[in-house]
Amino acid sequence: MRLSDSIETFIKALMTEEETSVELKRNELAEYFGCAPSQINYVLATRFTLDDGYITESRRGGGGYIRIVRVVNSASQQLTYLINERIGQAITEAEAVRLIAQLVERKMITPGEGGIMRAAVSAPALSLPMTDAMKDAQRARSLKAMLTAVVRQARG
Amino acid sequence: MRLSDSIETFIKALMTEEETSVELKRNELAEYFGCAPSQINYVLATRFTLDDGYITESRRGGGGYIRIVRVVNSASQQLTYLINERIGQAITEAEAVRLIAQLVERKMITPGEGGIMRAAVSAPALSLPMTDAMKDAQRARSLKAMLTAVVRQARG
DNA sequence: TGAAAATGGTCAAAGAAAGTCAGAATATCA
DNA sequence: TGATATTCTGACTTTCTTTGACCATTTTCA
Repeated sequence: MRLSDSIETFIKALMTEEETSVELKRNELAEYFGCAPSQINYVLATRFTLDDGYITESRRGGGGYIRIVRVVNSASQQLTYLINERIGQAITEAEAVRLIAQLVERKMITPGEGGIMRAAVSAPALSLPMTDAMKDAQRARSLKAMLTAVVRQARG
Repeated sequence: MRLSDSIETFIKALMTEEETSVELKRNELAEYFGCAPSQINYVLATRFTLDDGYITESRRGGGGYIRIVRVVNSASQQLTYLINERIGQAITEAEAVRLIAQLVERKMITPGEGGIMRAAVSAPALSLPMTDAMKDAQRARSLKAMLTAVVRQARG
């Protein structure tokens, strides 16, 4: 069995029905498996992505850590679809506004959250000297980042 | 838990609803936590800044002290200050995160809204090929637009 | 009044994690 | 078997924390 698979299994074993998140020390885990610390990052990057239903957070420095949170529910799966398929590399303001309105209507986000998201992708928020294409690209990144935050909230 | 976090928690525990300020002796506190006195300054500098909603004053010499005062502004005053004065033309991610955290703490926005705002000013949301200065400028516009939305919602 | 004592402040350097990325090693597959 | 994809490693980077030596200010008291 591959090292990566062992590490993946090990981490998943730490998460039960109840326990939807684990916190670990990168160096300790690497030590335990006798591998390079960066191997842990590889495992996270290939097996604990949002697509896989996980979100990771971390902190450097003294007392640093890596936290892995499992997020599996229908709402987060729909959002993951939007993030990966629907939005793509660029999106116009009109499209974004429509998408946000739908999310509010389906109660996946509150009206307040919708208002903030609309503001973030609005023209005033993107008034730097950029081409329209760049603005659409920036809007897509912003929107995807915000939706990821919603997934995080949905069970974080 | 990190020493800095313990000290932060300790100080915050001394401030209640009505008690908006604490006065302490740097050396005593350092003694209590068994650390270097300058560690206290580090905690103040990283967790009790104006962006965090605190003002600190101190005096040296015999009978010296450090006083930490929690700033109390009305919600609308705070938002106006942030939009018109604090944020300006550019802001770093770390600074933005603090301002947002404070809004959540003061219940001016929900944790969900805070998470979305944080995402909108985060590095992944601004990963287009821009210089750091441009990112800080973009972040400022985005944040101000979102805060303006919050102001609008408070009224409407 | 002026030196000593009592505080707090600053800053640079060391320490403690985690992140990145290119390239080597290994596995898979046509 | 050779090409391609995946896995692993190590050197280097970035971020956050902690300490200690030296500095500045205020009070005390001979």
